[in-house]
Amino acid sequence: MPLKADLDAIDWKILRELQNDGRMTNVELSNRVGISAPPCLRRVRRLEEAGIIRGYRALLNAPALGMDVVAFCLIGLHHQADAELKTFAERTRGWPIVRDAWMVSGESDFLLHCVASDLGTFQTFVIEELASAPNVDTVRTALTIRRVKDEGLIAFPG
Amino acid sequence: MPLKADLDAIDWKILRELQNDGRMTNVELSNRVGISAPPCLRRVRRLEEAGIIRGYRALLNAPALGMDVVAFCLIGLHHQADAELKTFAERTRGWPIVRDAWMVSGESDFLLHCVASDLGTFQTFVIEELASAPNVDTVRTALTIRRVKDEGLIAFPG
DNA sequence: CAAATCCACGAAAGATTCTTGCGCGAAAGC
DNA sequence: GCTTTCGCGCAAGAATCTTTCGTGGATTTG
Repeated sequence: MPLKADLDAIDWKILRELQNDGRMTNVELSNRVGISAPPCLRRVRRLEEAGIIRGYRALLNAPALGMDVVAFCLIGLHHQADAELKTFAERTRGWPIVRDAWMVSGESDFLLHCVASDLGTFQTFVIEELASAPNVDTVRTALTIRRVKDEGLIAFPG
Repeated sequence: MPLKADLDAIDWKILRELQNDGRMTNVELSNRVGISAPPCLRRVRRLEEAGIIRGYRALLNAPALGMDVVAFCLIGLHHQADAELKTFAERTRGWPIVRDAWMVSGESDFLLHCVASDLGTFQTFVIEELASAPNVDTVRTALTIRRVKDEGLIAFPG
């Protein structure tokens, strides 16, 4: 897999453009990065196959789709042995309300990004599923009021 | 702007498919949702113009790009009046390390999703920028160990 | 130092896809 | 029961994708 050192300035431009608009046509992309379409497409394919581009995603408007509650949950477990961490990680994958999840170090063991249609649904999930799951010690929740910044994962200079 | 009620089963299928692969061609999408290409494209355009599809994004592999540190920061402010919340929100937009940010209710006032090339860079940011910013009271950080789940924002049945 | 090799670019062409215009049929309203 | 409205799907032209191939420059090799 190519590492950072294998990417030149054009590759970085491609990544920046596709992070801003993942559905841009290859012709438009090639114009923006300053090369013609065929080599541009080859570079994109290479970035995809190398796993540097993990995929493409439409960003959806949760409130407009009836998902009014977005929250983060910080989870502390009783026991943090490898097997128990994996067990809880697997459990998060079975909860549709949990959209993405991270194993973290610090005061908590997991951070869950949750989306639900309403507060009642979310609270029921926290009480009946999350807090009562095996090995769960503490659950701290932070309900989001609004999104303040929303860039891609990687920052690009310029 | 169309609300949830204006979407039929085909629209939901479109949203699910594009959330999983935002770069799918329109003909492939139309095959998957069971209609022909022209009406499928019209539906996608309508969803985009209605703001239900907020955009498209390539998902990048942070470690492969030399970004080895992903962390979340929970920020508590001294004063939570509207003007102070807006001031801090604006400040987060100027920090490239902060990739996305939420205003939250609970024990903290903001949650920041941060990405940095190495631990030193991140720690310098936390100490010299974040913790020393005006009105910042508490900073709790959670370094991520690994991503455990990574779906889109919205869960779809089936 | 010269020659060979290796990449990657860019032009060209065929296949695929996008996009628009139009006719049709079903559902809703009068 | 008739009219209106709405969205689907066919068809065609425009744009894009994707492959093939020739060229030029950089690196490596003799």
